Amino acid sequence: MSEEQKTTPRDFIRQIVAADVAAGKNGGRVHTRFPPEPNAYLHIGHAKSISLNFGVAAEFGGRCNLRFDDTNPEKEEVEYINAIKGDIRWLGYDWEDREYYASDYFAQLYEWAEYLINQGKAYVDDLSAEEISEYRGRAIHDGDKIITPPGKDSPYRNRSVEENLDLFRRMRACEFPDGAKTLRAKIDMRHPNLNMRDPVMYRIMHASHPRTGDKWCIYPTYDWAHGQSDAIEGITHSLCTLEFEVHRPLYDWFLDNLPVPHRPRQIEFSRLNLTYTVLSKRKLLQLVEKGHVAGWDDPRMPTIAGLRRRGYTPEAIRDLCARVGVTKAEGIVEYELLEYCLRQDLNKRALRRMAVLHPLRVVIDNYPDGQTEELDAINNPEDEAAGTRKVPFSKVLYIERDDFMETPVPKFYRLAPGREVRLRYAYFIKCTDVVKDETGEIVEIHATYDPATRGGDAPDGRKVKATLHWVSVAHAISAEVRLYDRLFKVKNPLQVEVGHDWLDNLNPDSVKILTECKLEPSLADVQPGDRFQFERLGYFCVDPASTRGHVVFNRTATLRDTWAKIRGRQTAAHG
RNA sequence: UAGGGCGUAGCCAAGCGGUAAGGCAACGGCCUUUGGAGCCGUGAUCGGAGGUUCGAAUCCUCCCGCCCUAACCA
Repeated sequence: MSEEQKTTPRDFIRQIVAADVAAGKNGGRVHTRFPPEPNAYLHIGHAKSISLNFGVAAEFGGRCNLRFDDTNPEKEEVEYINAIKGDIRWLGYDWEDREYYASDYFAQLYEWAEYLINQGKAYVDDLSAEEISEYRGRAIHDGDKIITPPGKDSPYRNRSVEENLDLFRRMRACEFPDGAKTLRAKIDMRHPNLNMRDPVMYRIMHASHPRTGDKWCIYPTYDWAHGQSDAIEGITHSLCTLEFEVHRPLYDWFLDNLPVPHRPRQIEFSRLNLTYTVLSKRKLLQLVEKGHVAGWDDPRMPTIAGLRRRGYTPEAIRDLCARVGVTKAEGIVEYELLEYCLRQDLNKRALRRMAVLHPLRVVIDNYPDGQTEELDAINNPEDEAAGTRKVPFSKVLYIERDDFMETPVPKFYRLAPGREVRLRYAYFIKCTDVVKDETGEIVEIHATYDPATRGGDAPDGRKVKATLHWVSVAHAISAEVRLYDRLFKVKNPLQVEVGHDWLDNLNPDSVKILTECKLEPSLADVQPGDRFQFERLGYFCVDPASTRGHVVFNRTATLRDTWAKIRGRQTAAHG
C-alpha cells in the first residue's frame, strides 16, 4: 500500500473491511466479487463497482471474482458476456481463473431448495404473479394517500412437505407451463419488509440458457441465488448498490436457514450518476434499440465500450472512480470531472500534433515559391522523452477559420488585418489582405512573414499575443473528424415535465461530422485507438473504422477553452 | 402508507464530541511559442427546531426534504 493510500481517508466500506480484518473475521481473508448480469454492456457506473471490488481486494491482499449473475435466460446473451469480460480487462482488472457463473450453482441451489422444503421453510405456490402481488399487500393508491395492506397467506401455503417436494420435483421435470407455479420461501406474510413476505425462489421458464441450455426449466430468482453464490465462493464482503439494501434481511435469512459453508456480508453503496447522460442498462438498451445511437460502442454512450471508442483512457475512468469516492449518499457527479480526469491523463501522455478542422487558406506573399522547410516541433512539452518531429512549412498554409476575424472584437487577439501573430514552431506572420468570394465569404488571407523569427522567436524581443496552429497545404493529409458533444442537452435527462419523455432531452447536436479537415503529414499512418492532442483544440482518438486512405478521428474532449468562455459571455451580454 | 436509507459550499467528499480537509466547477492574478498545462488566491457553521454538554456537523428528541422496495428483473 502506498503512502498516499495510507494517509487518504478511507471510505466507509474500506473502514468496515479494515475493521473486519483487524478483528480476525474470515481468518483475516478478504474476498469480493463483481457480479454483472449479462444482459447489457457495462457502463461507467459499473466501473465504479469494478474499481471498488477489485480495489478493495487488492488493497487488503485478497481476491475478486468475476461472477455472471445469469439467472434470467430470457434477457441474457453470450455477446454480453464477452463484451463485459473485454471491458473489465480493458479497465485493467484481472480475475485470473476466477470466472464464475451463478448457473454453475444451479444444482446446489436446487438441493438447498429441497432442504428448505424439508425444513418446512419453502412451499410450492399455484398463485399467479398478479395474485402473489395482491396477497403480498401491494400498495393501494387512494388519491394522494398510499395504504400498505398487511399481506395474507396464500391458500397453498400449508401444503405438506411431501406434496411440496413432489410438486417441486415435477416443476423441475418441466411438467408445468411457464408461470403455473413458483417455489416460495415461507417467512412471514405480515412482515413489514415486503421482501420478507414469502419471496419467490424459483419460477418456471421454458427458456434455453446461454450456458445450461435446456437442462433447466426452473430458474432461481436473484434473491435466491445471490447470497448463496457468495457463500459458495467464500465471498467475505458482498458489495452492491443501495437498491439492494431492503433485500439484505432476506439475503441474511437464506444464509441463516441453509447449511452454507461460509457467511458473507452484504454492504451497500450509492451508484454513480453523471450529468448529461443516463446510467441505466434499460435506458441504454433503449437508445441502442431505437437507433438513437449507433450501438453500444457509440462514442456518445457512457458505456465502457463507448468511452473507449471516444478516446477515454482506463486511467481516466479509474481516476474518476477514485475521486468520487464511495458513500451512501446519492447524487450526480458533474461530467466535467470526468473530462478533467481525461485531460490530466492525456496532458502528460498524448503526443501533440497540428490539425486544422475548419481550414482557411493563408498565402505568405514574401515566402519563396516552391520552397519547403522542415521545422522542429516538440512532441509533448510535458514529456521531454517524447522528443521532437519535423513539420513541413511552405508558402500556402491552412489555419483555423476561428483564428481570423476581419473586424476583431475586444479580447480577440488572434489574426486580423494588420495584426501579427506567431505560427507555432514557424514564423511570425502579419495579415496584409483578405480575399472574399462573391457572397462575401472570406476564402483566403494574405500575409507576410518575418524570416528572422524562424522557429517562433523574435530576435528583437518583440511579442505577439497569439500563437496559431497551421498545416502546409501542399503537405496536408485530409481526414474526417467527428466532434462529439453531450448526448443529452440537460443535466438530468430523466427529470421530465409531464407530457414529455426523457428521450425528448436528447441533444440533437451531439455529433458533428467534419470531412474536410487537414492534418500534418505525420498523422498519415495512425492506427485505430491512437490518441493525440491536436494543439489548441483538444484530444482526439483514431476511430476503429479509420483506414490509411480514410483517416477518421473522434474528439474525446476539447481543451479547456477560456476564449470560448469569453465569447460565451460576450454573446450572452449582447443577446 | 409500511419498511429501509440519505441530507456538510454549484457538484463530489473528509469529519466518528474539542471548535469545518481535499478535489471538480466558478472567479481573480502570475506564467506561457497550445487563450492548454502549471502556480497563487477567493467560498460553507454543517436540512430545520429544540435538548444534553464547559464544548456538537459529530449524542438525544421532534420536524422537513429526497431516494429505495411494494416484479415469478437484477
